Amino acid sequence: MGRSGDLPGGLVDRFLARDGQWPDDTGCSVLHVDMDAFYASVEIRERPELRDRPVVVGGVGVRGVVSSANYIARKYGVRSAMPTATARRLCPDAVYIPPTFGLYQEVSAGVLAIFRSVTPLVEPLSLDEAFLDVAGALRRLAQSPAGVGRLIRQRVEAEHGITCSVGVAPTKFVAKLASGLCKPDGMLVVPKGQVLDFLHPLPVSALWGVGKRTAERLHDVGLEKVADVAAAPLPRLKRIIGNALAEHLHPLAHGYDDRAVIPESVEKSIGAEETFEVDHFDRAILTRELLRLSEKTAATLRRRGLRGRTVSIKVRFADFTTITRSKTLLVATDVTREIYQVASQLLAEQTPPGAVRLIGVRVEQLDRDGAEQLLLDRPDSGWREADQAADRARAKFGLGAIRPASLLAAAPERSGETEPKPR
DNA sequence: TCTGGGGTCCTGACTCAA
DNA sequence: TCTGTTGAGTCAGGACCC
Repeated sequence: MGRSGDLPGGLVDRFLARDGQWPDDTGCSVLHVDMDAFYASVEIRERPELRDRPVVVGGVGVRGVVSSANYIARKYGVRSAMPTATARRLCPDAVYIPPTFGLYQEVSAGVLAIFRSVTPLVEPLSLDEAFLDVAGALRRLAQSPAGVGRLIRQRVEAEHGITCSVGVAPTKFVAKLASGLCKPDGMLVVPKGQVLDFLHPLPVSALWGVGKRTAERLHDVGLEKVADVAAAPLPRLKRIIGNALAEHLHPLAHGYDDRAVIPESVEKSIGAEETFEVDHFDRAILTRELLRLSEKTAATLRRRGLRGRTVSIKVRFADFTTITRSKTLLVATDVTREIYQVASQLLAEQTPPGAVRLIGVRVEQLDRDGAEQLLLDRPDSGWREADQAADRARAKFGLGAIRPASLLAAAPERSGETEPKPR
């Protein structure tokens, strides 16, 4: 949550929960719970001797970036998404740890179980944060919303040894902002009648969907605060930032956000990508990498019972220009060979030569596995069964048990193996 | 700073069919 | 038969989020 840095002073104090006291939380049924420096906190929990040291979790290769830094490291200016090389310059004494996603997934599952013991209406956003709608749980727990928030914070710390911050508000957007502003280890309650007092002094970058570019565009026309966006006529806003974004931001700036907490989410695409340690011109190396990424993507699809119709590749060149090329198939697939064939064809026929630093494969237009289309000449016959057999072997004997022969050659140097982040 | 990886959503250009 | 319109689908790129 990098948005709390540009806060007007005093705003947080007014809404902060302290010593079991908090502002009026009537009607504030949405909680946003966000783990504090999640990956770093989990690593410190495993190695308590690091508790008083700066700890940075992230890619440790030459092109790695910071995924998470504890608050001691942040005092030196280390931030997530910063190149690890920069972090090392700012804080050479920190302990640098490559991420262990399996461990974070385990802790995340435990924390989600706590949330679900409170309410079934839990919407995870990532491994380390979730929305909860607690309206239906208040009577059973004999608590107000902020009381539920306090309960959750106590249980997460007692059962998992890490802290979290909680935003309590009438809407998702305000709850999310609130949790970001009381970090670390805090709780902030925005009363129903004071949402605009809370929102309007904030910078436009606080609005969900306003990143660097959009903030620049708004600043260019003199819109600095959320209050300025609220006061701007919608047609003017549309001219500045486009229809969809204006229609999204204008209500938010007025404190309106009627999105419900939705427990289940439907995935729209699955993919994998890899940044090389050194740039590669050699098409043979790039093609071999596409096979590895196709295999990884297809395995994820099969594991989640999904198939996709559109295969796309992403190529980032040495100068950071990035192109994507895609092709839509007649029939959805989760077969490694089919995905690889399309991906390698897109690379060979539609990608200009040059030094490549990143390559990726993605499958879109996903369907549930059961929605099988009846095509007599379904092209994957045989290969799908082979993939499934390989999946079973990998599950039993490990990831390296079965590999396409062309992957047995030396792999190019990559900036560090990472697992996809489950959502 | 010199820029990872897994995603979502939007926009505009283009094609094709009715 | 030709032309213009419209809407759906595809494709590519960009911005944003965690």
